[in-house]
Amino acid sequence: MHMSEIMEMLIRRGYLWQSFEIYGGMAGFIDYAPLGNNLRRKIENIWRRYFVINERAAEIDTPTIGIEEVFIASGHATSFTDVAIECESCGRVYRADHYVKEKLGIEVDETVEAVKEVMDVYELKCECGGKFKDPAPMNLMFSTTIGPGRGKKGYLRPETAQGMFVDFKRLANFFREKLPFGVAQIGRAYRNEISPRQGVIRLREFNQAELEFFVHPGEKKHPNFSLYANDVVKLVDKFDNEHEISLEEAVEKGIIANQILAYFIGKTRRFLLEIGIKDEKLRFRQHKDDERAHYATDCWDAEVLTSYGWIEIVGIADRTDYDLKRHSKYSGEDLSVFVPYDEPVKVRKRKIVPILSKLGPVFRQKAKKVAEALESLNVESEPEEVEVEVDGEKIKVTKEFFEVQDVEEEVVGEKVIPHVIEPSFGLDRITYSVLEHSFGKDVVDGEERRVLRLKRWVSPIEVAVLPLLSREPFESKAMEIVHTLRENGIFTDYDDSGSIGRRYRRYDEIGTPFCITVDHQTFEDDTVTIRDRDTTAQVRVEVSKLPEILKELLRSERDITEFGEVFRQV
RNA sequence: GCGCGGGUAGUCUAGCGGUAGGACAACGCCCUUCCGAGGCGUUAGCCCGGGUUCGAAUCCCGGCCCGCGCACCA
Repeated sequence: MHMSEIMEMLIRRGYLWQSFEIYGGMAGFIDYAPLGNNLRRKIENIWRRYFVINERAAEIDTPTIGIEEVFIASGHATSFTDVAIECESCGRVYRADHYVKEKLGIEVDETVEAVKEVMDVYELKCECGGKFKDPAPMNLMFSTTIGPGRGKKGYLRPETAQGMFVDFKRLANFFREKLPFGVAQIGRAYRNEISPRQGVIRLREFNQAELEFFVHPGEKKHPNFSLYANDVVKLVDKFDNEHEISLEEAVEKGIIANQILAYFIGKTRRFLLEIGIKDEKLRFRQHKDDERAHYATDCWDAEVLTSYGWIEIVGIADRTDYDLKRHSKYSGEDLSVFVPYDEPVKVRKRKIVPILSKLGPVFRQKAKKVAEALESLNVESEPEEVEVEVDGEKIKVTKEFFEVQDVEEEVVGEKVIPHVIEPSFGLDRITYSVLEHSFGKDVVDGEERRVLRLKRWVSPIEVAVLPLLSREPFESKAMEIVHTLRENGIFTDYDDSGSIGRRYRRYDEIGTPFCITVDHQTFEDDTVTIRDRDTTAQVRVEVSKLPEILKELLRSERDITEFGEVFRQV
């Protein structure tokens, strides 16, 4: 079995494990081991701070199972189902539409029937010369049954986004019908990948953090854009042109379509840097026209360089009003918000005013509907006769039943279906990338050392307390400090096994930024040493000040030598 | 899904038809005033299922997993 050095360490030290391992495992599923789970939680919390707390946004949690209607409306039931054709002799499987286009130059609908027809007419053969079996659908969504017996068809959600679109009416109301607002969700999503591979890079069950930011279609801006306007980012546009450019300039030059996309690119970059992604291994790449999802008009991926090459870890898409329109159409609900104008607009209108006293006797019970139909007509001149449709019946109405009036109406606003900008984060890939970008080696005292240089604030174990000697009174004193630090909310570990040097290396390898050592001097003046993972330098501080100093160190990148007398400098 | 290569303690590895050996790690005890020290001891393994054989980790078939290539990746 081949395994990269980093994966070997992650498994051995308790970051990630293969799921169902004792039963032989199953590709596409991983377990977050204790350290990996803690790391991902910390990354999620930082994400929350960026994309929920610091936006006009709220986080919700909706079911991971969705009913069929949702995915018919979203388009996943069709566009997530590729029609596949399989060769009888060589066994190769192709996406039917791709293969037909490549071989015959024909655009074929992605339905089994359409593909079958084309295959029959052109007697389509496999590259190997073999015959194809009948085309069959290949759905990337896991399906399930809700309720007993035949039940109701459901799917495991392929993205968390739909739960937020489905709740739009309630959400718009929650935000008092005022744009813009954002809705976030962190949770599991599922795709029945054909061949999941490359460790955590392609999973069948994965973790997403998504923000749906609803904006007025005419105002694709963000009030806080100035925060990131001068940030210089690496961009690869859809023509493969590379730019190293400020976001402001990228918007001005039209490389990024609008300000709000640029805003989220900037924010995403800051977030990724904060959790430990390396700037020089980060770029934003625009989707090519034939690459975008069925719902997006523009999309920029954050990509990071790892041992698997450049991999996508975030997608920032302009989904426009696609989803809300579709759900509106399929559910029959009005999913617009009312946007008042800054000032009411006076509109002169020529309209038909029905004369109910005349309509009533003639049209009887239909009179009311006829009147409503008349009112909704647009007229320019003064017609002798108009035609309206009531319950599918066409009715001619002559001018004795209505008047044409010129009226001036005050319009205070309009109904708008918001557009949505969606930054969507793949947490598993992000967590893995952070680990890979933090993994390093150096030489300490002439020996190679493996060290995980995680940012202090994402490290799963923040502090390790170590008795210099594994005997009393060192052990009791160390345990006492452990309890104090834990009470202060610091993730603290205790270790008295082996020699002190071995323990330092252990904590270096899993990325613990600080080790506290209880030594002989501790019993003379109640001081201990703090050792820094990256420099291996140590400073001596009073035990009573430990919680305060460690909390400051863990939320900043300050040097430990600011906090005490240097005890041992390597 | 197809093809090629692989799967032996936690990790790495030897064995390749005759009852599995080592290194490191882990755990316990001893020793140790600061960067994978030493001594003694302990735990722990042939991916799963079938076949061939007197006998299978070893040969054959199927499955699962891992790596690579093709295909797929809303």
